[in-house]
Amino acid sequence: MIVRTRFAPSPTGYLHIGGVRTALFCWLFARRNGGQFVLRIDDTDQQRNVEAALKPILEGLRWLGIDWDEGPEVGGKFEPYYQSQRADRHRAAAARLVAAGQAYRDYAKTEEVQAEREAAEKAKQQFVYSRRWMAETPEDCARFESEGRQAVVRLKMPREGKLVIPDLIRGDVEFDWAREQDHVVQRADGSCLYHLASVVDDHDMEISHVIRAEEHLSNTPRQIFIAQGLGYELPQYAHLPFVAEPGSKVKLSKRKLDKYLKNKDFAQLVQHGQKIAEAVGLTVDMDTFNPVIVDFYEQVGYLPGAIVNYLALLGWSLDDKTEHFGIPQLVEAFSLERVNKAPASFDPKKLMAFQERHMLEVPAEEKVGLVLPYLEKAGLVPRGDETATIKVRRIVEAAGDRIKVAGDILDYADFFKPDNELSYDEKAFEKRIRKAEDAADLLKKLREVLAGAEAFDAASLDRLVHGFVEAEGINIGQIIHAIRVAATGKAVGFGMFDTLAILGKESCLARIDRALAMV
RNA sequence: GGCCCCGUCGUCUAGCCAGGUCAGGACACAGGCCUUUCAAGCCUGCAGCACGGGUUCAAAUCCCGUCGGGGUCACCA
Repeated sequence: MIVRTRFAPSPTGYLHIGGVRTALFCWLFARRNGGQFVLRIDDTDQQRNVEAALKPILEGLRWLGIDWDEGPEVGGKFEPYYQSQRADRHRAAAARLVAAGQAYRDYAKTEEVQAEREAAEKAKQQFVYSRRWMAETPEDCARFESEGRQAVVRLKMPREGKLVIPDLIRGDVEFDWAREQDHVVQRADGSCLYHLASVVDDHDMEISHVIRAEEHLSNTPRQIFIAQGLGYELPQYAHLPFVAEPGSKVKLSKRKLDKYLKNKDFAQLVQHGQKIAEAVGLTVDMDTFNPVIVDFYEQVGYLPGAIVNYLALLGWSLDDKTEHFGIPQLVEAFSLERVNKAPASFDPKKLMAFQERHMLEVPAEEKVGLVLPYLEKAGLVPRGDETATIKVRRIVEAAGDRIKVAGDILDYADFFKPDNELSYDEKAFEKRIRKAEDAADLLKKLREVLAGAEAFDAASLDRLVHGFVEAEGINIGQIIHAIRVAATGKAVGFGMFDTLAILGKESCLARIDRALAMV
């Protein structure tokens, strides 16, 4: 049997991190087993601008490297891949269900069923639809229609017996048919509901494994009933635990950002992203710029491989030690048997740890490519400027692992600012230059030493400054902090000699002069 | 509330099916080392089998119950 899995998002305009995890597991399973991964769009007739709402979803998946063998933009032998365009097949299936006696035309009004439901609730009894407006013969139909009623199609669900769903992750899950309702599968206007459509499409597209989030487990009995009524062979089911809120077991939701912001780590993740986004002129609309949505990570400069690695480990593990995976290794190692049952909460800190780990493996040259767009968008570097690229390369190398996400390059924005526009951190200036003993005098002397320097590379500067320190009989700490603040305006940064070398003699002197003038 | 799912350090997890080495790893946290700051790195530490009964020589592991958390109960997807 050929393994075929599918991810079926509805075009909401954004890609939810939990959705990605589901897509990833579907994709990994298909890839691992030499099968196919299908992307189907579960849109509805009501939805407008499907194309626009779909775009971020497709882009997000592609960015992460989750490619689909069939679906939007790539086509496939089971076209169309938009549920709304398959309505005819859904209607035909509904009709077959009715013809087979597995479903019936029901002329009840919504309020009438609702009244029955409420009555049962009031009596603290399980609601069972009376089927009072069920029409099983043409005569019934005619009679109800003469009353001006319209029919929906309801499933004629069994009212006794048990159903066992074999779930690849949860084992056998047992349900009582009697707990199920006569669910509506087709509206009076002929349009069909999700559960019917989904079952029909999965069958038509020859989906072998339905891998989806746990919230669908409770819906599975009715889907099985539909599939059996239609004479389909059942797919294998696997219900994934969902991705939960930080520090909780509640399903992660895009809408509860305010709540998550109270979580220290989550807030930090957002702030870090915001700082970068603002510097490059992105609108930080919380509706889209939100760590629950995948776009966030792309915009801030995370590595797709790091996101995938982290997400894969959220609910799946290979063994007791392996955590670092590239995508090919994940494909190689993935199995549904090792998927956890319990929900896993989203941990911003751990995500960042994976990001750092993956960033370590990016060669400097490649990193320059990742980082450059941020400097360009922030207006610090002109597009396609060769000289600037060389400088960026030197900064990237000197900064090393300090650049955790591509946008972190903006921490070094001061390297690109004109010397007279450099702003000084007031606290650092106070502590390291104004208050530090002899700092200003030493700085003045060192300035002259630097001015006379013949070579301005890091190694030469290292020798030069150490020579100066020795001659003055001081500790290097007594001068180096002062130079740092004078040259960069900040108290922290990467290696001092690298910093001076990258800045160049002219800038260094200009900045020191400026600092001295401010004492 | 009914039904279903789940329950190992703060978090992600290994171990459970085939009971038996101080319950292992990672992130985070704390302390230390290194060091011109920061970051990284290295070392050390802190911290968990939800609870209660069984079964057994022996239970995180098997059985029963309790509690807790979550999901789902639409003419939404």
